[in-house]
Amino acid sequence: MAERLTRQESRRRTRGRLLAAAAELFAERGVNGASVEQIAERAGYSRGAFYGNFAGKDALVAELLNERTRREAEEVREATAGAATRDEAFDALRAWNRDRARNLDSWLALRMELLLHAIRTPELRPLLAEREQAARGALAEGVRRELDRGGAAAPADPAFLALIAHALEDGLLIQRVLDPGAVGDEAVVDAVELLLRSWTALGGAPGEEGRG
Amino acid sequence: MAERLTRQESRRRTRGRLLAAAAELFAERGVNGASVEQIAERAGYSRGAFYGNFAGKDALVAELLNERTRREAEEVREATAGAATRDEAFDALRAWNRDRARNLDSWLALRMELLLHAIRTPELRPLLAEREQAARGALAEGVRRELDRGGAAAPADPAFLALIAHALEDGLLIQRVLDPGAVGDEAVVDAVELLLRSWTALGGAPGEEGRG
DNA sequence: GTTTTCTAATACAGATCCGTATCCGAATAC
DNA sequence: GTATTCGGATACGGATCTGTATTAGAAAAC
Repeated sequence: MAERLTRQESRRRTRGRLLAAAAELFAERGVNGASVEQIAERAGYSRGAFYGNFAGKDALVAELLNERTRREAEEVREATAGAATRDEAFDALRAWNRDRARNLDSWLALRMELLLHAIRTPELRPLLAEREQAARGALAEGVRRELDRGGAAAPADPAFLALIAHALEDGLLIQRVLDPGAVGDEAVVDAVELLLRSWTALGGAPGEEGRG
Repeated sequence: MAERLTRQESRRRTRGRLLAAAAELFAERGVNGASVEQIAERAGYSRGAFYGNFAGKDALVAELLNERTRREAEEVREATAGAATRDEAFDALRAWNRDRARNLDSWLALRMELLLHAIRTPELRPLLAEREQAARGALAEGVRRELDRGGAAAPADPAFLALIAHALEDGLLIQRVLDPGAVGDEAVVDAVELLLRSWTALGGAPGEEGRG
């Protein structure tokens, strides 16, 4: 052991550890509730190391936000890339969600913390907004494709349908953490699947409903 | 002016002002980011007054959580109580949402703050869980009734459909704050209305969709 | 009008946190 | 090998927060 590390590697590792420790502590006590000292200590370093690697807590939060959103987008892309059929894609998403459900509390807490931080930090908002927009865009395309495949007209602007599906992700996560018994592991995927089916029905079966 | 206040009234008023000031500050800087001193100062009192009225910040948060959830439930009940038809009910909800949209950022920030606090404070969780459960229950009944009226079978457990509608509330709120341009004022009500229509279609028009 | 009770202000001690400035040791350059 | 550079630890001043203990002034009791 005691492998020799080049300076770059060492610095990289330190930054990574600080980021990971910060993520944990943010989930546990919130961004404001976690001090620089606690972060450094959990990562196994001193406050000096922290300030050597980040301009301050805000800078670290920004980088964490970047890293997480990027990674999440990648994971979803990878998960669905290999799927040939719609069912396969859903299965892949299901698996991904099940995986994430393992430590859901901290996941949600961290996401909400970063979100709140972004809401309050104007210069961070575009970053999040952009990522959310991209997610909605991808979803919209998927919805459009699925409706097409079912031979149904879109019952509303696909962008709006995608927004609904996307919003469900956060909303169901929240409900699940508040009341784990009422929301199953796969609620998100199940819900989106149901929505797709019902939109297909609505778009493909005009005249059945009075339409009010 | 300078109306004479009885002691009870005075104390009541003080508590109310402290609660209101705390709500504002929590939305702005988070529960952890708002100090007792700041709360007292914004309310126009000193820290002594605060500790005279609350055991500490946690106690205030608990009471705020209680007050808010109770009030919100009441508002929705009142708004929909006078509605005779489904359209009227939706209109009432739309109006309520539009009203709330005026200062959406602080509303969402406060809700998320309280939510996060509840997630991290085990003794507060049942309180929130109970209220959310009640909301879902009421929604489930509404969904069931609407599907019945449309002569459609429920395409899934009404509790699950209600969960979806309920989750959308938070999820869309989040998206709206992140990207105000992409989510209209009445997105929540519009979305729920669309879902009801499509579920009715799905439940009432079997055979139209292959069901995969 | 006097006494008692209670609300809210002020004062104080302890703890924590932040950011910087300085110093040590290991990795690089020579 | 020696000199230099850089990552990280330690030390410090200043600010802020918390909770309690004490105190002034208004409402209630008599």
